[in-house]
Amino acid sequence: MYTMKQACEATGLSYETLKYYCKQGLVPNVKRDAANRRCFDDRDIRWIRDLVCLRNCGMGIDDMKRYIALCMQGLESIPERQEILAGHRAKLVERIEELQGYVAYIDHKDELYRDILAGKRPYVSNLIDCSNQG
Amino acid sequence: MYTMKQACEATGLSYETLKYYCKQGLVPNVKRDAANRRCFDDRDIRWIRDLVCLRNCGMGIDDMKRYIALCMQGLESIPERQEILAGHRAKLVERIEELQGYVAYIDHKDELYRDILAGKRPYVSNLIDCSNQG
DNA sequence: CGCTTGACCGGGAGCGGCTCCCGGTTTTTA
DNA sequence: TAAAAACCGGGAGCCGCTCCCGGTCAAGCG
Repeated sequence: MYTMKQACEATGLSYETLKYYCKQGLVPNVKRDAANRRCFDDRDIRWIRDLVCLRNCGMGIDDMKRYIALCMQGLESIPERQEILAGHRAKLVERIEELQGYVAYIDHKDELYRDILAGKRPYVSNLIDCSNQG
Repeated sequence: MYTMKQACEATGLSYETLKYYCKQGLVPNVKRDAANRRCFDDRDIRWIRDLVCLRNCGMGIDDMKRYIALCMQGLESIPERQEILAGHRAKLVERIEELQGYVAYIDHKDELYRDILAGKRPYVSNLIDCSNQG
């Protein structure tokens, strides 16, 4: 049995976040002790760790609820689950490419700044001196 | 001269977002016509495009304000600007790596599901059947 | 035995960066 | 000339937390 604190340590969630997930009904049937404090068992901990995986995949709370419902239907819902995950995968890949573009932008900007400091380029005051906005 | 709508088209921002940036004081000294509607000139458009670059680099509104202030100080603030951008670059790279990990996780999960459907693995009901949870 | 400390409770407010909605004004179009 | 579109300022709502509140209970200490 785990207290809130132990469950946080075991799952990597903050106290507030775990409480929030409980409030949202993402962790069903949590037992309580005589003092109304939550008692998590190993199954709950595994469940919460799964929630963290879903969140990491980019799922929002409502999507997580839907996914959980699918999982509880059993094996037949696997294809649908695969579809959902594939959708999130695509979004992740898209986002990665976007971020890589921004890294490239910063690198370009840094080069520009270096050239200006080295006197190889005139300094044109224009906020961040974007010459590659296009 | 650009109306709000034209400025949105020219910068890729939504009407609401551009209005929000104006409200936040990120677009200084915007002119108004007789009917109190904003009139953007080319310089404003370039400025707004710069704001979009900063946002894409991962900056929050307050950081953008600070960065803008630095830019207005002129050439001498370039090293400080480079530092700030380097910090955001590092964050971007970190985030990219994180997201790549989640993609790998989904791929692993998909393989698991495929094995289950192919009968190569037993189906163990455990939310998303994580067997790779650290 | 009391007392402090600390974990915990439910409920609610705050956050950032938008996004949506409101009622009202002006401008453009048919 | 009337309807549609763009715009205005101000304010509420969104999401996924995070922080704060006043109160309860339990363990550890002297």
